[in-house]
Amino acid sequence: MPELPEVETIKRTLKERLTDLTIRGADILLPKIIQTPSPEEFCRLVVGKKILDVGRRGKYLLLSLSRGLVLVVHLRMTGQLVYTAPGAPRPKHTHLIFYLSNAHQLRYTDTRQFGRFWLVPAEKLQAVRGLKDLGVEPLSGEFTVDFLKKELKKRRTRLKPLLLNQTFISGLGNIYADEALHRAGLHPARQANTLTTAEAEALFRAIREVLEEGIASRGTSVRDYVDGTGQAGSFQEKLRVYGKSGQPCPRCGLAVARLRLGGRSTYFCPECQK
DNA sequence: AGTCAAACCTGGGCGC
DNA sequence: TGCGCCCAGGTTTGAC
Repeated sequence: MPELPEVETIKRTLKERLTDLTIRGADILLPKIIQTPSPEEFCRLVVGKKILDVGRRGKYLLLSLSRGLVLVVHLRMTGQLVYTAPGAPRPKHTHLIFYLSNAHQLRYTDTRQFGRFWLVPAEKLQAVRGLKDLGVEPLSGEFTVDFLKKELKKRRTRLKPLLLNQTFISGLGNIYADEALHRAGLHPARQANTLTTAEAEALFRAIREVLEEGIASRGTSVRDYVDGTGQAGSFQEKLRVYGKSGQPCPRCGLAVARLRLGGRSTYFCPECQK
């Protein structure tokens, strides 16, 4: 479900509401979503802790708790983390409920049950699989045209799978990768080390642009995504190619095509993307 | 290094 | 209505 703009929107909505609240209790309805420690230990450790901050790294949410603990959440495809008033009906597929000091709840709902939770001391964050090896944050100052040019030159893989590789750039997923490649005018199967300087610059701008616009629209709700208050985003209205095979490319009018690359559906315009 | 398929799950959409 | 198939904002693992 969520890529960088969605997780960022969730982070912002939750940070505003959860900061300074204390977790009074936790109900684990589906134990397998707790990656570490054991479900019993997880409950024991989390109860009584205050939420000091809510952050994001790539597609991971990081809730900083008192006593130096960090609650790490990855929503994978259909996970939703929603701040809810008490008494609100409990949706199907609710797997975890935190009871908060203001009587509200933080509920985790996940149809496909792929999402995972970790509760670790801040100094052991590297123990969270995937987190330690994350690549550069594309909206940070570390992500520069020079960095992108240099990295592209080193790699022989195709652009689409490369953009999905979280150890390269963290936060892009299937939607924003396709949208960035369309804006850059680059074919998703282009070999990374064949890009010209101008093409690398176009890709850099396109990645930045599409993520920033995604955040400004509060994410893409093509399916299940909602923010930390249960609200949908609106970037689905601005998509140019994702999920649009057969429909006219907004730039040239020719039909958008679909391709399978790296095991993922890939949408692109055969006319505009070379 | 890169590519691919399968695995983890439930549910929606479509053709018949 | 129902069955069977394909599809889905992600990641990991194991094989070639």
